[in-house]
Amino acid sequence: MTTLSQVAQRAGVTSATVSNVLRQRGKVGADTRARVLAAVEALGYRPHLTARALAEGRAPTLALMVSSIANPFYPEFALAAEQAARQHGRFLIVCNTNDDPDIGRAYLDQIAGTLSDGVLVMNANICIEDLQATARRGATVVLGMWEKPHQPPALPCVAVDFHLAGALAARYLIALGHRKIGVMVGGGVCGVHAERERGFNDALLELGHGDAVVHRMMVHDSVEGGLQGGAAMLAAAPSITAVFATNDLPALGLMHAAADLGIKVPQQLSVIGLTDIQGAHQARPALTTVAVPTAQAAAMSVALLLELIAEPQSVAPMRIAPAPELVVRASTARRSD
Amino acid sequence: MTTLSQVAQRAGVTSATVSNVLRQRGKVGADTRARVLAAVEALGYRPHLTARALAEGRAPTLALMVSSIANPFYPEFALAAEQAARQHGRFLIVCNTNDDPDIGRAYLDQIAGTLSDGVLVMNANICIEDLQATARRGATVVLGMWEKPHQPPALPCVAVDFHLAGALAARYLIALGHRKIGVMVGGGVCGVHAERERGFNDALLELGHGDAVVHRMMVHDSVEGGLQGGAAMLAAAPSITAVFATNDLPALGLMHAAADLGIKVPQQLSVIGLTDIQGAHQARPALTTVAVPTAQAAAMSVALLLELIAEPQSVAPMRIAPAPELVVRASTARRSD
DNA sequence: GTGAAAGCGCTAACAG
DNA sequence: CTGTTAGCGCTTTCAC
Repeated sequence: MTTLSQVAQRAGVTSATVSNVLRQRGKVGADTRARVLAAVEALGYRPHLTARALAEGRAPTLALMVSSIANPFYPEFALAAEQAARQHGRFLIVCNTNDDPDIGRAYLDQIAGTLSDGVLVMNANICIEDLQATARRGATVVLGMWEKPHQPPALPCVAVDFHLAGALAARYLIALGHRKIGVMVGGGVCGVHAERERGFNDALLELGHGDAVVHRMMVHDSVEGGLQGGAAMLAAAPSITAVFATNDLPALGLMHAAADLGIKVPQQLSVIGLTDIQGAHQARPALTTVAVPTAQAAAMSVALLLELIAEPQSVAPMRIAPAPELVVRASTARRSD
Repeated sequence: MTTLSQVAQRAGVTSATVSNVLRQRGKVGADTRARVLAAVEALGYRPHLTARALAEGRAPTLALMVSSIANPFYPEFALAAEQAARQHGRFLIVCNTNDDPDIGRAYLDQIAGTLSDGVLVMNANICIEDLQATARRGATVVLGMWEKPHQPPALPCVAVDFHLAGALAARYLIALGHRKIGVMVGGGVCGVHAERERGFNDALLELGHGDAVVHRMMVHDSVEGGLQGGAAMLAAAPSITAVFATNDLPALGLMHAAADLGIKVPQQLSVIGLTDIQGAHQARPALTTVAVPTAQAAAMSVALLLELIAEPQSVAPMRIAPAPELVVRASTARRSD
């Protein structure tokens, strides 16, 4: 490892000067600068980020807390977050809480404010109290994807209008003529998708079809959950012609359940999901869904986090991500029965 | 932020003593310890990881370099790696290179040896020279999943026998009676899967069916690649009864291509992949594949990395992960034509 | 322009 | 058992 002072020594200057040329700060003579740069080059010097962070009184990383990076929704968010962070000279630490509040708390205790000065929180089943305690200790916390723009949370956040997302799904299904609809609410350890369902139901009411939902069930928020729940739903309510799943994963599972039962999607059954994960357009039939602006929300969250770190006061604590959008693919069709 | 010396002051001792009680080091009197702990509690003290790392002369994180965390293969690896790292008190930084050697180099230059003392490298299209330069600068580098156990690389690694993986696929297809086989080699920016194909071909030769491959093509290593390539292959070589894809993603794409053409899998066409990503068993039909020990390799890589950091010399530079295993699901069947 | 010095928060000898 | 003393590598005033 080469240190600043080694470079300084070789260049015949002091480490302060080397620091100055490296960070284009202060005035340095042209020849001195040249000598310094030559020494840097010759020694292969690289600044020690840990030391720099300590001296600057800031942490070099941002932390991303998710329940599990293996959940297909998060990698897209993480990718965008990491790229945004890197553009600002920060690195991204991923923290998998496994939906265990203790792990979440342990993470916050350890890295918030010391290794990471900013924490980006996704659904990770972390107690809001823990987050607030973390914020009180001086770390900056941002909720990466808050589901209720009309109901600001206690912490800074980037909000996505999931109520609208649900409504878009409802309007589309109604427009296609569906009047007997099943709803699969992804829940499980991640908590329920209440706002999405509310948006769906509200839109139905507005359209005068408040009675269109003939079957509703909670399922685990996964392909498996949708598969099992879907099989049960299709058996229990054979009259339904369309299903809205509050998440793509269960929607995909439902399509499998339909396939297993010989029910043709979309001819006999329309399926619409919500989120638009990668797997959605790769499925067969490709899943119609309401796309949520994952990457944008990630980038906005990082930006918000960094602004809050820089100027804790003068920043509005909530930003609204672009509106969700209906993405029509092949899993939905006009009611034909 | 509370610092050690604040705690010390409140407890009426010196910071060294506080440090000692916190890290169970040295001998501390019971009453002193109690007072210190009380102060820690009262002040809500949390050790500053950055400062600690600097003082200890080590970096607090491990870096995971991947081409893109959004590629479905990596999150599983990343999850296991992060958990292993955390058990050893380290945090995991994810570095997406986007297969750009410049980004890879920039990452290595910045964090290796300063923020991360260990670097875990997956296929990320990083020049081996850059990695070696990094190692020479003092950082520890481990290749997370080396494909050729019989050909140790220039850097420490965890090897997975992909030659065997390919062979398992070949044996199974032959056992099912297939004699006209297509091979889809995932390539694209990630580089080709040469070893997998070699294993497949070698096994075919061994079994006396060296001529079974009637069509071979390179495709982009993605669902899209498999979809496009698959359509082309099925059009060009309608006689094939089975396809081996060197990765699950193209295999999944191929199944879609077959579905689009009305070709029934597995009745008319058997498809076998390699890796066993999450999506494989969620597909319809569920994909038969050769499972690679992703999570184990991740855990082993982290262990190797940490041992190398602790004792650079005395550690064997290559470890072999558990052997790949055939996972029979629903996309393959006995040849029936 | 450049250097000297203090300090970020913590650890690690070594003294006492 | 506990305190003193040096740093870790870097940044940042403030003199010169």
